Amino acid sequence: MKSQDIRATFLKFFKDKGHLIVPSAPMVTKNDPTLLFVNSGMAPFKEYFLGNGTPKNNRISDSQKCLRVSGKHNDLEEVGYDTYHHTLFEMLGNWSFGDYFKKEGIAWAWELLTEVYKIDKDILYVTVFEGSEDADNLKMDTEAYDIWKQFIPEDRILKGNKKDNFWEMGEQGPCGPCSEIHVDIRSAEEKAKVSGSSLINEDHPQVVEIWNLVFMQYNRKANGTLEDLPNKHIDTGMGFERLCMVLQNVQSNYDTDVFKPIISEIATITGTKYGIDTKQDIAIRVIADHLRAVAFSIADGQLPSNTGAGYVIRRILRRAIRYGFTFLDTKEPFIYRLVAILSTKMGAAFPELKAQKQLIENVIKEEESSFLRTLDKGLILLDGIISENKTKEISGEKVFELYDTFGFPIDLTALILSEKGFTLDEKGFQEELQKQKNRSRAASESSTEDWSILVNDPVEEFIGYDALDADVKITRYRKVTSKKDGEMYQLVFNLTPFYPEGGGQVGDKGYLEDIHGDVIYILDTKKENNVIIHFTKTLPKHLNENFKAVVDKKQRFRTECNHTATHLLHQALREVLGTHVAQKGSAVHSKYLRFDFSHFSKLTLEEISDIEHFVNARISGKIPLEENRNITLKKATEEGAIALFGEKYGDTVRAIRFGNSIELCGGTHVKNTADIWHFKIKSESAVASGIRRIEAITNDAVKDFYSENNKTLLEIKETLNNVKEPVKAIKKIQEENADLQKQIAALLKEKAQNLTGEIDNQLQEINGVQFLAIKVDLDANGIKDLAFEVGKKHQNLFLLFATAPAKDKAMLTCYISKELAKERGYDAGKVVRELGKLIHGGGGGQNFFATAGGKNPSGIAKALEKAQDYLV
RNA sequence: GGGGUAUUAGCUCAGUUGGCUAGAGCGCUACGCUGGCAGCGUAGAAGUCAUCGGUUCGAAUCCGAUAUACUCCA
Repeated sequence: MKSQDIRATFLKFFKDKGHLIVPSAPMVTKNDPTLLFVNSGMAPFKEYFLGNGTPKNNRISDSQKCLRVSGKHNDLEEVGYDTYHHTLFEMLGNWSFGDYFKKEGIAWAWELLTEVYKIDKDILYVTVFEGSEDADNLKMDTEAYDIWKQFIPEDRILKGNKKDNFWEMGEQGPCGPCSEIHVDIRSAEEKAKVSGSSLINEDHPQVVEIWNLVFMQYNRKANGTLEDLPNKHIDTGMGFERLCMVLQNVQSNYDTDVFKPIISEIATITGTKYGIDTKQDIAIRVIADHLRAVAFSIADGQLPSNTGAGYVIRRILRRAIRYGFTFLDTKEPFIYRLVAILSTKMGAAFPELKAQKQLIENVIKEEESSFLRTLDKGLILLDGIISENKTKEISGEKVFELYDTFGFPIDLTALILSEKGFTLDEKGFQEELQKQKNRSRAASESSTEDWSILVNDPVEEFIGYDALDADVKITRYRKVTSKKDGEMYQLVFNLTPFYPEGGGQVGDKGYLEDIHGDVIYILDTKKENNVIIHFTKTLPKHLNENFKAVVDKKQRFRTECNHTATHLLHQALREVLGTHVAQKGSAVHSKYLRFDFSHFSKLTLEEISDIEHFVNARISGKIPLEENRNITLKKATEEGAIALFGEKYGDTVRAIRFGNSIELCGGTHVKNTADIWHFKIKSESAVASGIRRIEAITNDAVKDFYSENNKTLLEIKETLNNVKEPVKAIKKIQEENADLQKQIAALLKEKAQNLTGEIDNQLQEINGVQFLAIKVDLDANGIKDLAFEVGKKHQNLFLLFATAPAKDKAMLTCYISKELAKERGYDAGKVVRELGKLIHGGGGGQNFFATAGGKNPSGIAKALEKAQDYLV
């Protein structure tokens, strides 16, 4: 059975059981601060389990793309070594939200595996939760055990501990016991030698878990205790790649048709063969796996970067490059060339791969080149370290510096060192790494308390599209403590006019006022698992009373100007540059807006000005806002709205229209484009290969910008005695200035030559040395020039110059011919240090040239007098 | 979010306890030599040493802040 059919069969099976089939949610999470990526099939449905929303159907099924880079088995550094763990994988899942529970969950899983997929019953094992004797004191899941008994002999029902058979979403939240289904695909001979049941959960590559059925029945509170959930849920997840391995009768996920085409392409490009050399095989698996993770992520709009989710993607890609570099001898970018085969093979199930093939290739290629440069640089640094090192062991500190500051991977360092007969202090390195981790952890430490419920009102209504203030009640609140912000409170209302950060638009600020006139400021508004949360520094005194919630109108209005301008900018870009332009991110603040988009080259000044004109034409066109809060996604796209990759949309969406600009958008906008007043692009730059960024301002910010510019211009004009053409005048001044500088240089040279002559005449020979100590009227540079000018003519000079540039400033300069200083052991530095005391100062320099400064010009005479003492 | 490193000529970079009159290679300009492929020689132009502030007689160098880039950790 082909992988595509395996996926389709799964979905059809659950569709027939009354499930709604939904497409995979984007892999990058936007609505959950505790998670960077979707790491399991249930993550996109978290808000339903938390009771913050109602699903469209109480039975849902899908195939979800997931990314895991850490966890029980999925340490990034281990992927590729075995044949059944991945960074990116598909999770087939079926869910019951308060509907069916263990009985159907188990029966259907069994039916699908054994009757539809026709997996031999004898190679299946299941596990159930055995209970725990710790603080939770949970009983064994006999309910699940009794159901399984009907399908499978009891000797293949194993009891598992809390680690394996009790599933938790995080430190808090819904959780419950689970039942895993394992498969043993070893040969009959091996089975005869070692029993399958003894290999369950023992990391055997052919005895693996394929499906986990989670029975959510508890809620874990912040204090660690469990309470029963009012509604019980089913959450299951089956590893798609492993299922393919079983159904295609192969021994490794990498031998399925999911990976095979990619692997053979890698072999072709690198001129290697899969299945011959263990190390090369690992490298090939690493690259095949990581390619998928990186390509899917870029398609979902998450580009490699140096923070957050983007950094995870960069790390994954760099790991692939490293393995290619070390084991497949690839010194040029090549991973980008694999995107073509990936998009051909998976483009049908995941159209975003096909649509964005070009961008994915560009971004990967650019990352590859830049990392290869990093490696080159690191190799040079490492050479330097080796040649300077006195022993055969390189310290952990140095290796860590190479890794931490310059990004040179530790495994490459170790390899190169061992090739050259050096070792490295592994322990020291690990210590440095641990220190770094502790620093980061300490800085981001925070604790979150349980919600205190004041009013039971689970649905918080957003009224901010129509109102900027409202009478509200606080329904619940909690305290959050972090190192950075200290103690903060998060408040939830029964309804709110506050717009939460989202769609690039910043959250509203404002205040809460109670009937006694007490005011609490709302510093930010965010959305978390579908709940709008208001951040305050203090807790209101009278929590149970009514409050007036008021949004900061000025900030909101400025933000709306920028948001609407963003839409017009998007339209302008597609109009001026072409329809290949796609939004890759935007930030809408009150003070400015930022818009990232795909485009292959730097914008010309004409293009920028065309874009500005386009937007400003629509502003002066006074186009009214047409808002449709409840239009089907299908109808909206038919009308010309563009859905973004990596965004999660419901069946009905909100469409925002200004003339021909139509966007699916949850943000707030001005009522008429005329409100924006004016649009001005402030900068255009690159953020990655194939991605450009525009920063722009509107309304008040533009007024400030022009008035600031105008002020500067007026000042310039005034300085130039109000000339009519300041540019011309400045150019003229510049020319004159250059001319004058040349003249001054010539004059100074002449002056120095004259002085040189004078000094020549005044030199006295003392003890075989041409000596002079004299006060001159030059600045520090002039004296320097003079000294070296005279120095060119004589071989045995000892000069001391003094000058008093100001009433309370004095300076001494000592010049001694190099050879003389060397032969006789004279030290100009010592001379000025000692004589410097006479002018109440100090100084130093080299043995042949030194300067000193001080505050007492009246000491100069004495210093000049004492100079010849050094010659004796 | 927290660290580290870097920012010097158009480009790539050197500049070792604060004082070598801020340098090299490539590129550029001029002149000369030269029968091609990165030919050679001589001369020259080009720097607010990222920005702002501090310490010091003196800062490219030390300290602080800001900006940008790279990098590691979360």
